[in-house]
Amino acid sequence: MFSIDKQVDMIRRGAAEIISEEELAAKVERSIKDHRPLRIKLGMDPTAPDIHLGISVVLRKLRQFQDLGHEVYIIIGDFTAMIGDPSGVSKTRRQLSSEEVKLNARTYQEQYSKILDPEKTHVVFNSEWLGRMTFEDVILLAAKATLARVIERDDFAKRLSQGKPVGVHEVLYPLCQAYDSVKLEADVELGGTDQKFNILMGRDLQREYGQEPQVALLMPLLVGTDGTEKMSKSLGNYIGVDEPPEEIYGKTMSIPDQLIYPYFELATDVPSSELKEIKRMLADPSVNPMDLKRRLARRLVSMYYGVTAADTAERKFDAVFREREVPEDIPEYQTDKGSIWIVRLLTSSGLATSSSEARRLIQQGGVSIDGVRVSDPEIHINIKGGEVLKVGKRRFLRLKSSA
RNA sequence: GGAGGGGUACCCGAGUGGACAAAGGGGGCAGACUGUAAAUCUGCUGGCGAUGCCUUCGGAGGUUCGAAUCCUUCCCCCUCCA
Repeated sequence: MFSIDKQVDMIRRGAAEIISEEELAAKVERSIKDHRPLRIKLGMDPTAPDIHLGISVVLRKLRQFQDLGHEVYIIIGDFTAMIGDPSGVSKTRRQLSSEEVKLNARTYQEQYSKILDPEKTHVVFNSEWLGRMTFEDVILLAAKATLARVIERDDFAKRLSQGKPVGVHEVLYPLCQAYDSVKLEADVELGGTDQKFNILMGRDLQREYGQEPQVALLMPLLVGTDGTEKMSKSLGNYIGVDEPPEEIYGKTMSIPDQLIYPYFELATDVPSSELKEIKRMLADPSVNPMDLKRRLARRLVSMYYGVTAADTAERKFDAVFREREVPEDIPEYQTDKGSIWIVRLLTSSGLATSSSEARRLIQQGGVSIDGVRVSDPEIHINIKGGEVLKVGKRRFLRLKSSA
């Protein structure tokens, strides 16, 4: 068992806010004394099963709790998904079928185990209790909170003042999530900073039900690869932990420089001494940020695929983007025609989605064959076999002819 | 119950009879540059064997030489007052 201070220290790392540290210390202390692990709660959305670096921030924090001997409860919000968390970009969603939910849950579990210890992870669905509530139960639950309290929530307040709609069911969302905490008797609830209100509501509701309120542990939101929005699947600015090593490496190399530090801090396990060094190097104009980015990319790939995969990914990246070489394994395109119109070739091979796009690419100088730029959208290519067609910087195709 | 606002391209959003394949921004793509797929700058961003043609501004009709724009009707969304 780790000491109280040690535990609180570890938990604090990278956290944006803890409400409150005193309560956390007290809970840790009691858990040590009574030899009872704390119950750590994290709510997850059932609709997007792909785990990316953004979600990994909280998952990795959960892992720390596990390493400290505590128990982790992941709540799949299959019921609350009907509402859709009013914070962020999500909107009301259609209800998933139970098959879909099960399938997603399995995907989750597979991906979780890359970060979490499956032995110490409990996965539960909130439809288990929320779905069984009668309307009377719902009214009684709703009576535990006031409207004034609920519309304090940033998002609601803003929308109301802008004359934008706020659904009654949305107002129920924080209550549902809070009720999950009551059901679970959670000691700590983890979430991004955007979850602050919901998690605090959990504290209120637990008090109402005579429970000791949970500690709110808020982690910063990881910014996506676009450098502005929070990382999310629906915005397409994510790096998935399940993606191939080359993808993870490449996507990491494409993040804006100012994200290097936050990614190190939130998405990797580098020790704080190394973090300090990284910060110093980033401030040093003689250090090329690219080198740190490479280090970050290596680190991330290593975390999920091991060092060997990281080496390979780096080598491939260097070959293509530093040496401008053609990558080793590129898709092939087979045709039985000896001669083919360039536009047709681009569309039928999938390198362009329409002939308009194909023409555009050619006119912009983005198409080349064996390194020679194609400038005329009307030309026909005589395929001997083995030519390399390149579109943009990173899309390649090897031509084969069976004519 | 009453009054009103609105539905435009991947997204946000301007446009209220012709110059509109539709401003602007975001995103995306391409090029230049480079230190990387960073930053910056420039261009492109409905489709079509293509200096032209076809389809698009919630749906369906209509007026007009001509409609995103006007009229009718239907569907959907929202706000305010009570």
